[in-house]
Amino acid sequence: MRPGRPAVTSRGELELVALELFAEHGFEATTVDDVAEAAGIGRRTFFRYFRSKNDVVWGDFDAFLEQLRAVLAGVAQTTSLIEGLRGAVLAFNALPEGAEPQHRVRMAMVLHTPALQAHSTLRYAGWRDVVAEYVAARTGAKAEDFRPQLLAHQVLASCVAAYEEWLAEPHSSLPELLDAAVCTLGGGWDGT
Amino acid sequence: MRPGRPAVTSRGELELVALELFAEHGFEATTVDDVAEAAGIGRRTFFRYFRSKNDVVWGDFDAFLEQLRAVLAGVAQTTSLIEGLRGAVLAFNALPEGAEPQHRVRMAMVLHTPALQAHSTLRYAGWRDVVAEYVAARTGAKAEDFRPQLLAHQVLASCVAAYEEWLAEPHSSLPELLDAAVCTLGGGWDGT
DNA sequence: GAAGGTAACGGCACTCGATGCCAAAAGACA
DNA sequence: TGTCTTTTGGCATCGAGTGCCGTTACCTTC
Repeated sequence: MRPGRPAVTSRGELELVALELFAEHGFEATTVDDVAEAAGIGRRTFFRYFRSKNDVVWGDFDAFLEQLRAVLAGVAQTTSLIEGLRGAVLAFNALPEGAEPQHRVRMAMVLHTPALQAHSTLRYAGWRDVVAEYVAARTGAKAEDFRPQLLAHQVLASCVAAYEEWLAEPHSSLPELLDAAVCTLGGGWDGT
Repeated sequence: MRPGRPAVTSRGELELVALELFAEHGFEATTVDDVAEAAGIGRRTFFRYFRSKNDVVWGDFDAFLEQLRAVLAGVAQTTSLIEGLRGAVLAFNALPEGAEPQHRVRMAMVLHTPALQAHSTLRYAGWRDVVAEYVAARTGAKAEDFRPQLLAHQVLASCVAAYEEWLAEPHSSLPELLDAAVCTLGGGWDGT
């Protein structure tokens, strides 16, 4: 086994404890001390598991990005640029059976809490880069070039708008909204 | 004259002092105490002029939004939906002669400083609402509806992408980039 | 089973942004 | 001169985030 003192908890476990508190008392009303105490760890230790309090709600986002990158890399060349994006977006927002209520709570928190709304912007940059990379590969450009970055921004914006509509309408369908949102981009990008 | 103790400075003056310090030492390395001291006011007073340190870089954004709203409200019915947006975006990002260097510095700070990047998201919401209001009025929907919000998100995303490209390319033209960016949205929204 | 290595833990002190409270300052007006 | 009004700014406090460092706990090696 690995030497050294064993970790007293895990990122996932800590995340569970934190999200529970956030859901119960609200994100802003919950302090890091509250979370640490509830998890039975020191406040200082919390910051070894998460870089910030904001980071908790995004879970293991990097792993998610890796998956997204892999799926986009595997899109058939016969599929159109936008169609590939649409497929990837839908695939990655398809929820396991029964997971919808929790996902609603989490995303409502992310999109309706100012601190998280602001912080998410930083995460979105990573997401956009993955998309831009795909667009670049498909169009023979570099990921930092204008067109890939532009389309990445637009696709992300469409997804966020879809999520907000989904949250605002209790009986709406997330896949349908995402689909509709991304499809509006088709026109200007069909040639590419 | 108005009764009461006269204000010792003004929002605009304070903004100038702060931006100078930010430009010189960087946004993050400059503390609110630094700004207050340089402006000759108490730290507590700073927070009466600006809700947060982040707020300084956006100046009087609300006034800007009011202007944008007015311009969009005056767009001729014969102009297409997207065309109206394009015109408004270009009009409001047209810089007075010689103002480009400063604008570059300010926007680079906004878009490349994580704290400001995140904070800007909160300001963008107001901007999007103005656009959504216009789209709603033109299409007979409500501003909170899906389509107006979606288009608002997409237009904003396009503008941000254009700004980023502008900052990355020292000799690029902001109007041209904004124009190109917004135009890519035309396709999917031509019918509306 | 004692010694040493190693990695996580967590307390402490500190910085910085942000806010509430309140007394002092400073000008207007009667 | 006294009162009213408004800004000011010091003080205390909170909460997020970080550096430092001794402690804890488990491993391996002798």
